[in-house]
Amino acid sequence: MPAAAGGDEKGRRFRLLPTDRSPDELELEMLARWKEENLFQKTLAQAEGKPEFVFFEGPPTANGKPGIHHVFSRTVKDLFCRYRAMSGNHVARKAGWDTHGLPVEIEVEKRIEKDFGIRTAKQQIEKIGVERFNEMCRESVWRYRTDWEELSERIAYWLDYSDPYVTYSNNYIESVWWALATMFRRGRLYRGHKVLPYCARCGTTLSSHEVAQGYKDVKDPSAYVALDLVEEEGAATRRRILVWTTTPWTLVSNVALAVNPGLEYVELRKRKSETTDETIILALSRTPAVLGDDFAGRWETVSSFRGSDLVGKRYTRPLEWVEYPEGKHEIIVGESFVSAEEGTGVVHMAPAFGADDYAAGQRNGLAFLQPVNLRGEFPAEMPLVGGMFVKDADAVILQELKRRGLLWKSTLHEHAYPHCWRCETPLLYYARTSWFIRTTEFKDAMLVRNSRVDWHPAETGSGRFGEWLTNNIDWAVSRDRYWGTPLPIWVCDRDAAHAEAVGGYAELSERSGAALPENFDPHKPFIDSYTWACKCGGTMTRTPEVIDAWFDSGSMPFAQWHFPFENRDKFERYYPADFIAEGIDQTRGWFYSLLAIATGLGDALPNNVLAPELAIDTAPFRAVVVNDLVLDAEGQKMSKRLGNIIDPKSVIPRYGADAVRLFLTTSSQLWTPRRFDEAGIRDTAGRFLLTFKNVYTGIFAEYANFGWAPSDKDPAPQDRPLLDRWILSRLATVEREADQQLARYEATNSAKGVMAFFDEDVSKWYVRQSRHRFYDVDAADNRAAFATLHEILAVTCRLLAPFAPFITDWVHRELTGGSVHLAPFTRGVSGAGAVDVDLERTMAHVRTLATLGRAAREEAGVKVRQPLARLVCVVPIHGTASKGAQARAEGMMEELSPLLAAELNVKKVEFISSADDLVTLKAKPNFRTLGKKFGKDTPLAAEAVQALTSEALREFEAGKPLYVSVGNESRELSHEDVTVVRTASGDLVVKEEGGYFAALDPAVTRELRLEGLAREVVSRVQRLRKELGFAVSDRITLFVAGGAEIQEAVKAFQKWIADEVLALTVSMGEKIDGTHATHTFDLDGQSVEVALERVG
RNA sequence: GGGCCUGUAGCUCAGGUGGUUAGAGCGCACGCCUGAUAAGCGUGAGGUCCGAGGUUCAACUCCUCGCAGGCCCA
Repeated sequence: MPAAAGGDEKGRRFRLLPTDRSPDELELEMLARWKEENLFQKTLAQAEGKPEFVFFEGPPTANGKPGIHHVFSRTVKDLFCRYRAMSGNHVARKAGWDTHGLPVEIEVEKRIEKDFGIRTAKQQIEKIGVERFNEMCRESVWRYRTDWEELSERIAYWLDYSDPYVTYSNNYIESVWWALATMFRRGRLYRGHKVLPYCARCGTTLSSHEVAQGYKDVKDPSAYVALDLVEEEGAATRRRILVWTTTPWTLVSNVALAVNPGLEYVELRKRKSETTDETIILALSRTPAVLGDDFAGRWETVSSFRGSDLVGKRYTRPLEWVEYPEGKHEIIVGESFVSAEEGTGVVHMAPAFGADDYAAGQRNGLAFLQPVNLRGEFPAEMPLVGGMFVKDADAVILQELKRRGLLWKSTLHEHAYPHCWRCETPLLYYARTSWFIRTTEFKDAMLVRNSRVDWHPAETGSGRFGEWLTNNIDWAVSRDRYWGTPLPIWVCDRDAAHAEAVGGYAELSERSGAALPENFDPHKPFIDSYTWACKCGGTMTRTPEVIDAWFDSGSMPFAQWHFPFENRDKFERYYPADFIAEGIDQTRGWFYSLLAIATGLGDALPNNVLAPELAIDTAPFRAVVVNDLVLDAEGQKMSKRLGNIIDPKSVIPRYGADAVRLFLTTSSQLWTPRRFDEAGIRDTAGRFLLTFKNVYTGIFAEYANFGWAPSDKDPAPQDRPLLDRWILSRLATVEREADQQLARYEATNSAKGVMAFFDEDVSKWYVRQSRHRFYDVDAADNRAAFATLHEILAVTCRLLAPFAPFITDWVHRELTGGSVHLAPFTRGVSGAGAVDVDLERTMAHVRTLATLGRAAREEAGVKVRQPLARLVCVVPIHGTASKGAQARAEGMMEELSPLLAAELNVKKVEFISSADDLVTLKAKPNFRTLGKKFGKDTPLAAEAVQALTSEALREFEAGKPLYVSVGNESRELSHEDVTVVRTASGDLVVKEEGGYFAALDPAVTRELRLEGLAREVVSRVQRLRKELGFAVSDRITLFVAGGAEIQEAVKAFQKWIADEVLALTVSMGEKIDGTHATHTFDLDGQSVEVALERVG
């Protein structure tokens, strides 16, 4: 036993990591150290000149607080970047901030509402002015910046915050302008209309999530209108088509009717028709609902036909109060969105007042009528309804239709209709002038580029994202808002066809004819003061809109570098990205805007030519990892309303960022929703980290500090015991797998594999079998154990560093003196020990046998401390193994059998072969191979195999051919068709599983009994030593008193006992004199007394 | 209404190419260890693999149709 490590021991000391040390404290210590060392910068400097691994940071908005789901996505980003950095790449990580857009404005609006009591946006702006409003936005954007930066640092998300890109900065905006101008000049940015939910009272359009807040159940008219078809000259029949609407006011703007071309329609005539010869037309399936279930008694069918037969026919509109501009009108069109679920199967089209209507208008070249002003009123000069709010005009219009004989029937209909969340006014679907990117023109190119992207999971790329691309519609990029990148298009006030784009500040200065001021701000309202003369004599004024903030973030590949105005080299170096990662909600957000902008710009960007024939990467990102949501412990989405939002600031100090990161990345695959359950953190990540610390501190450091440090005196790996060679082989295997999995972006399986290895193989087997080897430091066997465990710990640190960057760095520094984050992820071909597949497989056999052996002991009711004579084992070896391999496997089993003997405390482990008499052979069919041979008869063949006799199988093993007959056909079996299973007979306790079996001889002889008693005594003494607070190295004198059997046992094993308990002397007798502290206990009904005393 | 994902033990999750004893951890029961000790280990009991059809000698696995939950979009 070595002397206890004193104050000035030789060799290094490994600091201990007590289990009660809080993870928070340890992590803060590491953070301080990283900062002091500039470790992140160091990792970058170390990799300078190495291959670039390009990562794009999707910019968050600091307008809201970071939540636990941000911890998740940032962990994902960080771990792959760390992995690549450790794998020898240069991984620059430029931070960015998304600073424009509606969420910012809404925050400010709320503040204004609170301060001024003004609710509507329009009035707010009027009151305080655009300049002040935008100033407030500019400040609000940074509201939670500190929270974001602190959280990112705390969870070890390494990102370079020294020079972030900021979407509202002048440089950034200029790059975005360049992109917009480039698209405009290429005809890919145009002005059109878009139908949006619009609040006429607030004078503003609403975003979808605002609309979602305002649905209310209301009663609206449900009107059926019968319109005349225009017939050829001289037709005798009046044919009318039935149309259904819930918004009669839009009939004023009717330009077409839509039918579903695939639907069946019928033309009906009233049976008792006296006066006119008149028919009506509607969808067949709607007839009972519209005309009544008994309609057949009152109506006869004149003809039936497909909707496509109606397409192209003309009709007369119900109200002719507005002149048609150019374009088709009063025509029937075919549209697949027309449903047979409601109405008449005929839908009235008013392109200015419905999204479907508008799209149909575009497809069919229909006229565009919009006789409603921005206040939602008809023009004053319109008959009957002039100046009325459209919703209030419904009744008047129905009245007029009735007067004209066009109203078939009218009722009230209750449905959910969106209202303004601010003022509760019913919203109108209303076409506004909008600017669009003509994405449909390059949709195919986007699909090709997308097909090159390595999506994780793959389904998101082909499914969710691919489907969305396939159904692409032009991207409406303009917003009628204030805080955003101004659209750099100037339009002539005389002729709107005269429009030009400004692609940079120099151009602006040139056009406007004046230098830009020092403090030039491209935002509203300043930018709107720049005007100039058009060549036609009119004035060029900027179109008032700003752009969608998604266009900002999608421009980051070039705008972050202020490309093309500078940094062309940087852009080329950092485009495209090798890797990005965001939440699934970005599918139609950032993932799309990156792809759409890159595709739209095409060869205007370097490294961006689409060349399908070259099969080169042309998407802005080569690989993308999509993570799903973080739910609460009950599987509910976190929301303010439910109050189940988890604040990372409170959770992380409790468990540590390592545990939280590990939990988030290993609890399930990244792309499935995960429940965030604090108990789950403790049970999984927390438990693993505890084991890791225990092995490091409790096994390694504690004992290594008695004087071991890595040195030349350690035996070379090939000279270490088989157990060491086994665990080193496992280590090399796990290292390779972890590396391959991370390279494929399989984070979950990578970390789980390493953790399972450490828990199962290292802690529960290697350390368990090697414990005694750590109790001394000098012998070769001790040195081998320390060197092996040292290697295991160091490599495990590296493999887990991307996931748990704190504790791994702490331990790695103790072990090697260097930071894990500067270490290579794997040891490389030369560094890693040899993988010995046979050894790994054999050890797996041993471990299976150990499990069976324990079960057998349990069944026999003999505790492990009681030695037993022998264990008889069988390992299933498929007949396919060659003789040589089989011999090697058997040799290895022999070599490993002492482990098994020690584990199960038996004197002898025997492996039996078929030659033995106590073995019965049985055959187990291999369905996979039999299926190929016997097909339909497989079950019968399997039955025949199971019925094979022991004798036949012995001969088969000896090399004789084996036949099985099914029906009247006989076939020869190969060795792979059957697995031969041996079972034991006799007085043994047998446990069998999957062809393995372990048979224990439960007989306790007198000798075994004495040895068992000696072990009991040792066990009690050790417990007593502990209770008395002796150090593990304290020497003692021992006195044992008890009956004859006890005395005999102690005598027989005196030396062994003395060694085990560090006793200088072991005395015994029938009683103990009163001078010592004694302890009495019961051993199988016999009373035993022991006394011990510390020596020296 | 459309698209995608998920559904396996009480709970959280694994389960290439279809192959006959469906696994793990937690929890639970019983036990062990006491030189990792406010730790560690073992053994065991738990399953109509969401449901219904289909393909196949054989389906947790493939196909179809449902049901339930989630996300996104209309």
